[in-house]
Amino acid sequence: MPELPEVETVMRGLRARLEGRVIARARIGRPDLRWPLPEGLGQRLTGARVTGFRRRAKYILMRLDRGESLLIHLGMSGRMLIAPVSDAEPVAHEHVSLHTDDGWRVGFVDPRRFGSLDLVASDAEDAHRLLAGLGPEPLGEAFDASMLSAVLAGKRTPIKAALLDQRLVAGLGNIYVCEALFRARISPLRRADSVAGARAARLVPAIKAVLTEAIAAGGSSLRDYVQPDGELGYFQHAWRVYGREGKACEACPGPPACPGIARVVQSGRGSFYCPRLQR
DNA sequence: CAAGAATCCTGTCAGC
DNA sequence: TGCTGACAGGATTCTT
Repeated sequence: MPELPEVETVMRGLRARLEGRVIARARIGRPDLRWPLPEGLGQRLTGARVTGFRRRAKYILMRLDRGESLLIHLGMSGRMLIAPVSDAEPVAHEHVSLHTDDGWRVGFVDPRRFGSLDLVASDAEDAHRLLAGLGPEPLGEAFDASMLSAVLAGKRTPIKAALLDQRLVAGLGNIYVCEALFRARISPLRRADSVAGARAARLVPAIKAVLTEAIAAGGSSLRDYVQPDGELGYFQHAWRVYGREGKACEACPGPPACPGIARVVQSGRGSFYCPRLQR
């Protein structure tokens, strides 16, 4: 599922294909995804020129020349499909399709329909209800050890749950939290407010590194992930802990010193970690 | 208020 | 091969 790096990659792909283009036609396949689609979505998109893109956490904002921006969230199973208009037969679960004035079709495909689309005034994007409560961007300059310590202060919940809380840090999902905690040698079970000082100083660069590397790899994860250019993506990406329950920890000497990667369930999600290295 | 559980929906995969 | 059940990257809403 798309986390921040995948969303960043999709946004870049959309920008390459759509920026400067006019939406010649919009097909709306169903009236709702996670929430009802905005009133008159098709009409409000048709004829508009795409002027720019930006990402906020796991959201994509596509700015139009009419003062509105299309807010895109891919949810768990969402992807963007790009194909020539000439093979315009919608694929399964392609709920919204845009045709550009230069002959391309951009489809929003989302089997589970946890994704969402909305329109928001371009001069007040961050006031949208889905964006208003988001925490800092983990790749932003302002996100450093002191900021992290500050948002974790007083949090008795496990650090794993805290990092998944979009109000504290915006854009991390299950995979990258697991990977970042491994790099920082911090147990996902550790109380959030005990991650301060040297631990916070390790965790911040670990978070930035896993995200930056994944973006550099062109997005990753997700078996059925499809890049905006239509190509299948990086499902072969080598996670160090995620999905590796029972396998050897790459940084340990092996048994009996290290039993290998463990899995526990926290807040209903799997946490993968090395019990020897992560404390 | 904080924390955890339930929830939306479909596809995939492991196991029998 | 075919069926069944568990599980999946998110984020809101409901309970405790």
